[in-house]
Amino acid sequence: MAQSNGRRTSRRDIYLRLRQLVLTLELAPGAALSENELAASLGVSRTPVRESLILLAQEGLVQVFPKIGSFVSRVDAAQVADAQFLREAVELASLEDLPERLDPEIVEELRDNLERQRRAGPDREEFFTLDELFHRDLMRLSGHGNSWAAVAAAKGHLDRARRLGLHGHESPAVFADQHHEILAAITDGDTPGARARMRDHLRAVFNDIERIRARSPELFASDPATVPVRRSVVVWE
Amino acid sequence: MAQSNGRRTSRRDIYLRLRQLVLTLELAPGAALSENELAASLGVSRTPVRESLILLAQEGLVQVFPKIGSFVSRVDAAQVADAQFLREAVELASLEDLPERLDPEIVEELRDNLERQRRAGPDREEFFTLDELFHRDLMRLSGHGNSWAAVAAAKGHLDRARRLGLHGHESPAVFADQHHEILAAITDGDTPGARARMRDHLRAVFNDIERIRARSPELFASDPATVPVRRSVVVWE
DNA sequence: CGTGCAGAGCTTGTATACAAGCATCTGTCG
DNA sequence: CGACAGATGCTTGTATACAAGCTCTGCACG
Repeated sequence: MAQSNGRRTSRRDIYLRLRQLVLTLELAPGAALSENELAASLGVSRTPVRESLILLAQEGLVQVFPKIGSFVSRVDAAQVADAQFLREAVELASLEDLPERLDPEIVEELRDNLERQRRAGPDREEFFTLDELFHRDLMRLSGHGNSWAAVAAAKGHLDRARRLGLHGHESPAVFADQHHEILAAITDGDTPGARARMRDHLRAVFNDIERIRARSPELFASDPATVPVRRSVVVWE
Repeated sequence: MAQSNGRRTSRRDIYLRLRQLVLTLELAPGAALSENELAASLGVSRTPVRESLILLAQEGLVQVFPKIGSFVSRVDAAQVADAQFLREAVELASLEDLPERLDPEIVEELRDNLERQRRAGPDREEFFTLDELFHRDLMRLSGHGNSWAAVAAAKGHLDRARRLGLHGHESPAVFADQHHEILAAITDGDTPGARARMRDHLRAVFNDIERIRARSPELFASDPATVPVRRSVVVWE
């Protein structure tokens, strides 16, 4: 998932930082990004900023229009649905490959994680981090931890849509309960039950999105080739 | 899947060209890539070459070691297995979403494709192109054509391993027959049958790889942090 | 003959300069 | 007052210069 090996480079820092800002919606969908502004703001030259934007563009999180400008891509309903399909397919298939004997270390991690999810309280961002780790660790149980990276790379649009959902009234506690039930079914060796609960959970997350879209249409891309507006300035720090 | 919009840029050309060379094994796994050499060879400056390599690195097809060098990544058995799992999960799940009434246009395309697979003869590269299109069109049948891009992005290592396999004695005709059976089951409305044949097909492809690995271990990464050797020069044109 | 050290020649990372093109603003004309 | 045209300032794409660091060669020395 990482693009570089070991060494700390400013490009890597900036890439991760910008990515985080986009995924957490601190950089709003549709916001204009200027390589020059970002470079000045971050105290580096255009080069590492530009290379970071290129990577984000490949992930679909940013759109770069040559000679026009770069923009945080609007949440694309089609891409959200694609990511949902991909995620569901992979996570459900992963459950089929659970070993007879679960790695007790990972199970312990999952239980700790669940406990922290319960205590997370109103901090949505913390819950999201835990949620991400939970699903990744579930895949590690069946030896497919690395495949999570491919899912994670493709689900940027889905994550942003989910954050829009959680900014609303839906409580993380509901999801934490669903997580608990999934893990319980797994440790009981009830694979079909785990599948069913996992599917219900993922679809519950997904079903919120249409509701959000009705409420905040400006954050979604209506047209694939939506017109970018340069002048909307970014104030992100 | 593409990283840029519309406009033709030399980066896009170079990226696609290098990617093709890596996937077709014309650039051998482990080969050293020099930004300067490539730039001179392609008649451009380092910038577009470098940016292309960064993208390929993010896909896992190239490894960039700062201040040391860039190398075509060796085929990683673990990544091949990951891609296989991902692909199987997604393609099988896609079959579950087949509509009652199949799009006749896509079915026609698939039949044409099969016919051309039969006629492909000894040209492995042509067969690979057709194979790729066949699987993508199958996913289009259930409306998940776009998700194919995510799979395609993750299966670079798998594709290279498959090419190593087809360079051996395995005949494309066997795979063409399997493709035919899959499509037949789909058009018969026999989803379970299609699933079974699809799984057998994908695993048949996968099972060749271990055999190849025994025969050509130097193309595979033994250690995750394999030592790169700079001096192995590339002669690719 | 083996070993160690130093320098040269690569490598990629970053900064900067220039090129080409789109969007917007301003001034002018109808 | 409205519409059109040109200049201006912004954008990204590409080329080039410099910086920092690793590898390897060649030579001196034990």
